[in-house]
Amino acid sequence: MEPTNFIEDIIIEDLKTGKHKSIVTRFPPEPNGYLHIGHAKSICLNFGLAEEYDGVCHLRFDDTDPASEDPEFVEAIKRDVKWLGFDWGDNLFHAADYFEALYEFAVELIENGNAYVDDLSPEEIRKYRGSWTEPGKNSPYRERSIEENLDLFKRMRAGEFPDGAKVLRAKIDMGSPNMNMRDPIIYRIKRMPHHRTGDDWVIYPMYDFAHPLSDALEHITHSICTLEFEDNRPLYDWFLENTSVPSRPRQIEFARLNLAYTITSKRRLARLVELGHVGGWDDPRVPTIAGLKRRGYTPESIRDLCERVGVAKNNSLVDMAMLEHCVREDLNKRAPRRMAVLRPLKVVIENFPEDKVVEVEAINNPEDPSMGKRKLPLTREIYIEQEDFMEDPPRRYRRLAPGREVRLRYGYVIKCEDVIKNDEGEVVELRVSCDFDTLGGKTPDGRKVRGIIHWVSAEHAVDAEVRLYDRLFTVENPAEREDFVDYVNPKSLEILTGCKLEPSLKDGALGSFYQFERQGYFCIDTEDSKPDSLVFNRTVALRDTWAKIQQRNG
RNA sequence: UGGGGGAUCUGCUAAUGGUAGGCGAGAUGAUUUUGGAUCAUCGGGUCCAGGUUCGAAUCCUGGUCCCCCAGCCA
Repeated sequence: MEPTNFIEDIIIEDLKTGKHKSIVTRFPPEPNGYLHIGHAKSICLNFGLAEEYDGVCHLRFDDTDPASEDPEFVEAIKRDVKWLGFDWGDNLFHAADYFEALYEFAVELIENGNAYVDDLSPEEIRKYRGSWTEPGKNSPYRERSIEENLDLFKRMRAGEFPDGAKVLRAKIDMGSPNMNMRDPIIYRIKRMPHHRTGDDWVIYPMYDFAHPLSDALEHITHSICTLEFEDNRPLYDWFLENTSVPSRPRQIEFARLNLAYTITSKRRLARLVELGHVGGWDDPRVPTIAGLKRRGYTPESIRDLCERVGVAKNNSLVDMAMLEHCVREDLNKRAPRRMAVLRPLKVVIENFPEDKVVEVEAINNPEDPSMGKRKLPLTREIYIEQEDFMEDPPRRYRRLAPGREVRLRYGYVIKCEDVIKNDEGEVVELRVSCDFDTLGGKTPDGRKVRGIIHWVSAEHAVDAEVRLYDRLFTVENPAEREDFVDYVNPKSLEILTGCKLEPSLKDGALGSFYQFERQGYFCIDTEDSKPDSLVFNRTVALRDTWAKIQQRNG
């Protein structure tokens, strides 16, 4: 049996003792930005738990602050959750849909003497709050009568006071060692149209108040959030205890996902986008779900990652290698293999007749015979990868060098006879000879040819732009730096033009993924690729043990 | 400084008083028409100090280190 995490243990126990007959979880994003890989963990957790334990998971937009929210984001979020493979069915909600009910709960709090209208300014409120070492002071308005509070709150709603003039606060304990309990603000006046309720409201509830009550209204059983809300839990419970809610959800906190060399914070991501360090929320370098999707990551690989990293309460920084392993494993099974030369070097096979075209047979995916085979045209002039030739090769180099042999993948063995250079001394062309007895992997005389390189027929090649990506930041944990934007990797994007692809790649659909043999996994860019100007993104390079050996030696 | 959390291989995570295990990364070898994939093998850990116990990663005591909280953000 799969090991369970501590949240599952709680659920199993609650189901066993009959505390709950079935579970209801929720994923509650604020529509103020795009979802990222950290949210993916939460989505997988909440929806995954619902699937596993035969419950349901709601998608609820936590839209209590019109200042930062935008309907563009709600659509993007819905798209991303769906893309990840989850379905909320009819359970799509907005905290804004509960504004009237929430208002009533606030009135109830006032009626029970548990909330009051405060006239203190924001600065005064901050001062009165005290500090970690000093208790706060009661507001002079704390002891207003219930009637006065009711009247004032009603007039706050009616728009009689300017923004910021008054707030509604819970009356708890200004001396509490937990800052959250020092009479937290539960309503503020903000004249700002809301993306769902328009101009209906000039007062908006705060998260701490709206969240537990929304959970209760939806009969959420397990309200799962991240660690930084641990201190808010007593307040979460306080609101449930002091209002007549229809159910009693339980808040459980887990550690958010952090990935090395990137950021998983909506606010910071938003800044990168605003500052123009990346092309947008779906820039393939950015760990948003939209970015990962555009980069070529599959939903399966992201879900796999979330499963592998597990759920616990330790702050952790997950190695990018884990994510990369997940995509490679998925794409290895599913991606059709193709030939693509990224940095072309022209090669003329001197004993190959001018007009001859040999159609060689190539396997589409050695991991999956059902994907079939295809024909590749081989002609006198071909392109190979520049790095597959070295004039003065190091030890153990298995590719082409003057006088050396190499096999063309699925083709013949060729031998480098001559090297042609330009005036700068750069190698611009190779003249080679071909051994026509070596098709099909054979060498009739039994000689060993270790190197195998990929190639594309010059005459048949399709040109393309290929975008290579590197880590977005130069430091492992940019979020902990004073200003993370100082560490954006200037080399995070490398654009290659004039890449030579095998002809079958011309008709690929947007978003389709391939393995370029010996290179990595690539997908057709959904935004910029056009039939006559193809653009590919490199999702992830293949593991490269040769590069590793070289790095070790040099 | 008050409060709330957390510490297990190099990274992530199991073991719920009874053999410290898995995955990733790394190394080595086999195999291979991708220096890919696959397979096999190896190395490597309980924050520290005491205590309870036949037995402690787990329970107790005392330390150390790390994270979070003083928005009319969520």
